Amino acid sequence: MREQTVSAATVQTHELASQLRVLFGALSRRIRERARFDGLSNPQKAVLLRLESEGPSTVSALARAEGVKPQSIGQTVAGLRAAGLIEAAPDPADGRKTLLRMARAARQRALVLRAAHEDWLFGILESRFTPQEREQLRDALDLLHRFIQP
Amino acid sequence: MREQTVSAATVQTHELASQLRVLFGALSRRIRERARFDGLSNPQKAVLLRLESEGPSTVSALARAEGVKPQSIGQTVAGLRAAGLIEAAPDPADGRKTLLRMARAARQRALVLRAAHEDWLFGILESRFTPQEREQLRDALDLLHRFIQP
DNA sequence: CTAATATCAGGACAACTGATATAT
DNA sequence: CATATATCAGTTTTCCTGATATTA
Repeated sequence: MREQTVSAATVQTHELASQLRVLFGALSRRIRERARFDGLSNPQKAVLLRLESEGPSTVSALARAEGVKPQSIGQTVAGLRAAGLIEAAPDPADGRKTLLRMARAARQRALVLRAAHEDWLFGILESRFTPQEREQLRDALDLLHRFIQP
Repeated sequence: MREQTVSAATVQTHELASQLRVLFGALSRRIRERARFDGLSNPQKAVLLRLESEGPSTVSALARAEGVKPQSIGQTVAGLRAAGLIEAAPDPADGRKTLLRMARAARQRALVLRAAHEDWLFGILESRFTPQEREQLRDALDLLHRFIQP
């Protein structure tokens, strides 16, 4: 009686899938647990750093950039506004939009975050990777993006 | 008045950090939204597939393998037991342990999950990657693991 | 007595859906 | 009228912490 044939390659792919499953899960949790430090949630840090590097934006634009619904960024932004880290003003050119920009206090906060390498991902990239490995990582981005493509 | 010096390499690393931030976030969400299909949550699928490939286990061992707390797997397992997909029996050799194994119904369920390529990660690995690219991905695992190391 | 295992109870985080108001 | 933007309210998912009982 013959065993059902399962190629070695298929078995290896299942193993890879399993490793990726654990890796991706661990990544989410690791990222989430970073949130407790420096008093800002991860979405808040992401928004703050994005406003710093790309300038003023809107709820909808931020949502598109982060790949989430506007309502989700809305909550994030509400927290940042309450903390006085970002300021909102109506867009003179389009009355539907509310332009969001970093407040002065936040600029310093972002500088500190970066200078002290408190930005978790940046810190790891600097401390645990050689320039060449960062290059490898950049190359792997294309592959990883296939997991989130529609 | 001189500009403050920020090397091009540092700017590139910040960009890489930002891309990774978005990628990792999108990955978590993509994985989460897969849960709605085939009636099992992701943790449930992970546990089921692990019990299938590695045989009977315990709550604590599963928690270690998945990198979460035993209480988290406990909830997952409770759901699977309620659905009749796994069975529990006291370990004769160690009274503290409860051995978990797939129920008969679940074996078929897992077979179906796999045969039909309903396992999301496996499906993507098979359909969107060449064998050579899967090899590249395996190589990148080492790099990615650095993000979750203590 | 200390360590490991399992489980109960409650809470936090970050996304979601649906509905609504306003401006283009 | 159809589309885009912002926001209110409530829900879901998945993990967490803390406490407790049992066995090694």
